[in-house]
Parts: sequence; C-alpha cells; structure tokens
Amino acid sequence: MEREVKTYVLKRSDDDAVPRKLSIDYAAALNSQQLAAVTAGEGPSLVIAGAGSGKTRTLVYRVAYLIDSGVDPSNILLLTFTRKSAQEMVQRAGELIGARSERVCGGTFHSVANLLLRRYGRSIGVEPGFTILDRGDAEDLIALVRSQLGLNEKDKRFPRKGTIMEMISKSENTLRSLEEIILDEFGHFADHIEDLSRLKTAYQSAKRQKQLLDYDDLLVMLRQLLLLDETARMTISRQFRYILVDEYQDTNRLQAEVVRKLAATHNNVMVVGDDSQSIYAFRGATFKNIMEFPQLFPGTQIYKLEENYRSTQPILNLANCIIDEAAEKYTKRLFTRKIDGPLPSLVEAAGENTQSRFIAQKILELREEGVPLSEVAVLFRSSFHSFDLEIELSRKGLPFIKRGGVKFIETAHVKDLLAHVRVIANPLDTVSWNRVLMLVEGVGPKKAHDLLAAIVKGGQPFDVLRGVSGRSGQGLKSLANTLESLSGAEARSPSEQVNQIYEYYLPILKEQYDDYPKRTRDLDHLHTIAEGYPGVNEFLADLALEPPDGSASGVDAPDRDDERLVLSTIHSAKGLEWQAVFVIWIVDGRFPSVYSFVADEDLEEERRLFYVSVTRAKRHLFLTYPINVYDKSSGMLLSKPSRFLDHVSSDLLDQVALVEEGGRGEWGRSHDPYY
DNA sequence: TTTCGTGTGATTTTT
DNA sequence: TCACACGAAA
Repeated sequence: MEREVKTYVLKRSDDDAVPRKLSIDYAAALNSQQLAAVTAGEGPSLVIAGAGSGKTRTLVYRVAYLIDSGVDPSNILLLTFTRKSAQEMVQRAGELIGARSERVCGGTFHSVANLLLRRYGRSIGVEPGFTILDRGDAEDLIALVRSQLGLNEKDKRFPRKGTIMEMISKSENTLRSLEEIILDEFGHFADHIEDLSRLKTAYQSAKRQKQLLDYDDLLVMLRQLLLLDETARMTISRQFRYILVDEYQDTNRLQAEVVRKLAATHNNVMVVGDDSQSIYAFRGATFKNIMEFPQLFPGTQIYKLEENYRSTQPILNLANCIIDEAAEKYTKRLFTRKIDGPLPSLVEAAGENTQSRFIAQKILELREEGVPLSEVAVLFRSSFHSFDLEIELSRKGLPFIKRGGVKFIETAHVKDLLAHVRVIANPLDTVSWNRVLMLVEGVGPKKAHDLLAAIVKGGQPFDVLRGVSGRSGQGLKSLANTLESLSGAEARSPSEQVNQIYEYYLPILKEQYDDYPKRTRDLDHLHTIAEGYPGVNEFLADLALEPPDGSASGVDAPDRDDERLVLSTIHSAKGLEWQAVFVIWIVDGRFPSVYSFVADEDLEEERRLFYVSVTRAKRHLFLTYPINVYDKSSGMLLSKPSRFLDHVSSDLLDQVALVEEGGRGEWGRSHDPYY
C-alpha cells in the first residue's frame, strides 16, 4: 500500500529577487488576446476592448498579475469611472490573489484628486479642509458673483447660471479658452464674452478665497500640483508606479493630461476602453484621447479584445450594423460563440402607455420563462422617458429601482440640511452660509449678504448672528445656538450633527413644503447614510463625489434586493449587463434627440449611445417606439423609428405590431398626457 | 428688503 | 411642465 505523502508549504519571502512562480494559471482563465494584455510588460499599453469582451475581467487579472509578480499593491493606481466599479475590481482581484489587493488605490479621477489634494495641496494654496461644490452649489455661487458684478441687467439677454457653468466647465475640461468655447458652441452669447470672462475670473477667485473646489477644480488643481510642486510630483509618481485607467474613451483632455503627468517618470500606464462607447462628450470627454494615446506615449503596445462573452450573435449582428455607420473608429468586429438566440424585436406601440403596458406584460412573461427580475433592465435616453412606465410598473406590482435622473442628494431639502453641516465644517463656505441664512424667516439676499460680510471679516459667526435684532433676530439666534452646540468639539459624529440640525430644520421644512412627509423620509435616509461615517469630512466628500443613487421614490420594496428590475438611463447603464434589455423611446426626435440633429458630431454621439444600449443585452433585446406622439419642444409629430435603424436590414430584427385584446383602441386612454 | 405672484423660456446625459 | 428671473405689494 502506498503511503500518503504529506505536504509542507514553504512561505515566500518578500525579498525574493528571482521571478517566482505565479500562483494563477492565467493562460487557462483568459483568451489569448486577454492574456497578452494581462501579462504585458512595463511601458505604455492601450487595450481596445469591445463591448462585453471581458474588459473588467482583463483589468482584474492585470491587477492580480502585477501583485502576483511582486509589485506592491499600494504602488498600483486604478482609475475608474465610478468608485463602485473600482471597489468591485479590487474585490475580485482579491478573490484571485488574496486580501493584499485591498491596498490597491482605486477610484474615480475626482476621488483620487480629492485624496491627493487633501494630502499635498497646501503648496499650491489648497487647504486640506476644503469643501467640494457639487453642480448646484457651483451654480449658486455663480449667481451670487453675477449679482455682485451687476451683470443681470434685464435689457441684455444674459445666459442663466446653468449655462454659464456649462461654458466654464467645458473650457476647463477641454483645456480651451472660454472665448473659444463661447464662439464655438454658444454663439448667440458672443456679445457677452467680456462680461463672462470677468465673471469667470471673479468666480475663480471667490472659490479660492473660501476654500471651495468645484468638480473641475479637483482635476485642475491636481494638474497644477503635478506641474508646480516638484516634491509632491516625485512622491506621487513614486507611489503610483503602475497606473491603470478604465473607460479611457470617456476621459477629457484635462484627465488625459493628469494621466500623462502621473505617468511621466515611469510610463507604466495601461488604458482600457472602447472608442465606440464614448458617450460623455457633453462633459468634455473626447474619444480622440483614445485615438491619440499612442502618439502621446511613444512605444505603446496595442491590444484588441474582440471576442464577446455577453451577447448572442443576433444581438451582435445588430450592434455591428449600427456602429458600422459611425464616421470614425478603431475597426473591430465583435464575434461570439453563442451562436443561437432569439432575434431582437422592434416593437411599434400606438402611444406611450401602450409601450409601458407592453413592457410590463413582457416582463411578467419573461419571469414565467425563468428570467428573474434582477436580470431585466429598461433603458432610455433621458430619465423622464420612464415616468409613464414607472406608474405602470407600480400598478402591476413590479418592483424596480431607478438609476440616473434626479439624485436624492440634489433635492432642495437634503441640500438645505447638508448646508448646515458644511457651514460647521468650513466656516468660510459662503455658498452654504447663504443657503442656511436664506432659510431663516425674514432674511433675504441683502441681509444674508451683509451678515456674510460681517462673518468673513469679524470672525465669530455666532456672535454676529446673535447681534441681529428685528424680524429675523429670533430665527438667527436659534440658528446660532444650533450651530454652536455642534461646532467646537470636532468629535461630533456626522449622524449626531444630522440629527440635531434635523430638529432645528424640521419647522422650516414644514413651513416651506406641503409634501413634507415625503421629504422627511429623505432626511431619515440621509441620517442612515451619515451613520456609516466616523468623520464629517469623509461624509461630505463622499456625498459629493459618489452620491447614492435613486431618490426615495421607487424604493418601496427594500426587502428582496435582487428581485427588482432596473430602470436606467443609458449613461448610467455603462458597463452593466442583463439577460433581457428593453430600450424604449426609439423614436426619431427622442433618440436621437432633436437637439442632436444640428451637428454631426452630436449625432455620432447618439449613435454610440444607441450602440451602448444594445450591447447591454445578453439574450433578449426589445426596442420599442411609440408613434403619433406630439413633441411640444420641437412642435413635431414623432412617428418614425430612430434613424439609426434605417440601414439595418429587416432580417436582423423581428418587427412586432401590438394589437389590443378585444380591439380596444389606444385613444380610449385619455390620461396619457402626450396624447 | 422681503416675499409673493406672474411671465417667460427652455427642455439630455453626470463626476 | 417646471424652474428661473423679474416686478409689485407688504
């Protein structure tokens, strides 16, 4: 009889100079294209990864491979589009390689910039306690500055705060001058170029003074830091010796610049992306980044991933056909080994509600066939496109969560409450001060402005507030007391702060909104979130950088999390996949939207967006379009399917017409507002 | 100076 | 339909 051989494990020593045996069989887990990318050597590399080609898998294995071959995890920087996807990748790498992976630094450009600036920003005048302005706050500050400059005379048509913000943001993100942007894209405001430049300068210096950074500043300042502070630059680039960038097609010039600076000393940078899925041009992103990467980093190795593991061949045929029409791209052709599957359906509905009813019914049917709700998604161009469907789904008792659209964090009452927290954290934050003061009965723009001036000058905010007599005196005293009880002792936890402010704020909330019960629930939710944070600064920064999605509506059934279908804008669906996908409102004028008809490049972007939506589906794909819908904004009667389907041959799609049971007509449903 | 009401005008996608 | 900006009354 053979004796059983016992094994004894020899531990690895860390200073092992000889290349050690890798612990994972990479060749078995990956296809040859993926393997090549994963095991790429040092130096710049570009991975062109088609939809569903295992891009995430490749990145995860790349991280594991680097660690496996002796790289210290804390030397790896993983830049992704959302923080969630960074965490997911790190976690999956951990399953391969062990908990070591947790020391990988991962996150969005903005969140990494946030961390680095808080640590090293002092040298360029960024104090570690700075406050991050979200889009709304930034616009409020613009409005404030605008009125200070007296730029709101009524005779001239001056752009609104949102438009101004858009202009400035675009100029920052594309590294172009404001004048250029205005002449190029906002031609009708060309008369105001001088005023707008003044406004921009004033806005910038207001932020600087008050230690406020908007989203763009996070990147701008990081670039600044890398440019001006040699010591910080060396420290940072010594720390991040391997840089991985996901979704590179959606980076803008500014981000590309930051990557180049970060990698300047070692060139160990791998970017991954798909030019056909570039859908963030409105935010300054340009797929040219990915096209020009090899020029920016000479010696770039290019890898292409073309085998699709997600979808069936019929779905890919349609996808390929749509993107074939695109003007400019890296040529690649997706293929799959999943040959068989149902043809995608193109469904014509007599009106919006018919479309909704079709979807609800079909979802129930799919569930009968064994497709769980969690494997179903409904995608759309703009978030309001799902309103009618949401009602229909609730009526049928189908639970869903909605992604994209108005964020819970952006609702007025949540911003109100947070403004108080922020004032305590950064007493110079005049945007939040303004918000807080204006809530007090009897305080308007003038008094708020005066008080602010006194606070900035005089130092002791609470004394200033208590010194006021008259109509607003009582309210301001109460505000001062609340804030004072929370400041000073910095140990107050975020949840405690939220709690106290809630008590102070509740009467104001009731006064202001009739629907306050709904809103108090949001505030309860905020409190729950706050409980997860030990420190106020992390709490505030996280909230600004990675807002929890979904407003409180539609979150009615929190019990079985995986038993809900997803409603999502296409943008928010990036990188995700489902067994069954519905893309609704495939009507010319909605998708592509009328706004994109003017410029070719806008239309191209819509096409890529359509491509992204179609390639989310693993097996079942339904494209639906209502007809005879009157569009108020354009005055058009929408009745033709999207022009992106014009060149799709009819044998790639199942065309379906909906028939009412018993012959009841759609016109009978008079509650349909579009009808 | 604040607040409230009316009119206008524009209207996506998000860190 | 909604938000924003402006004008009039308290």
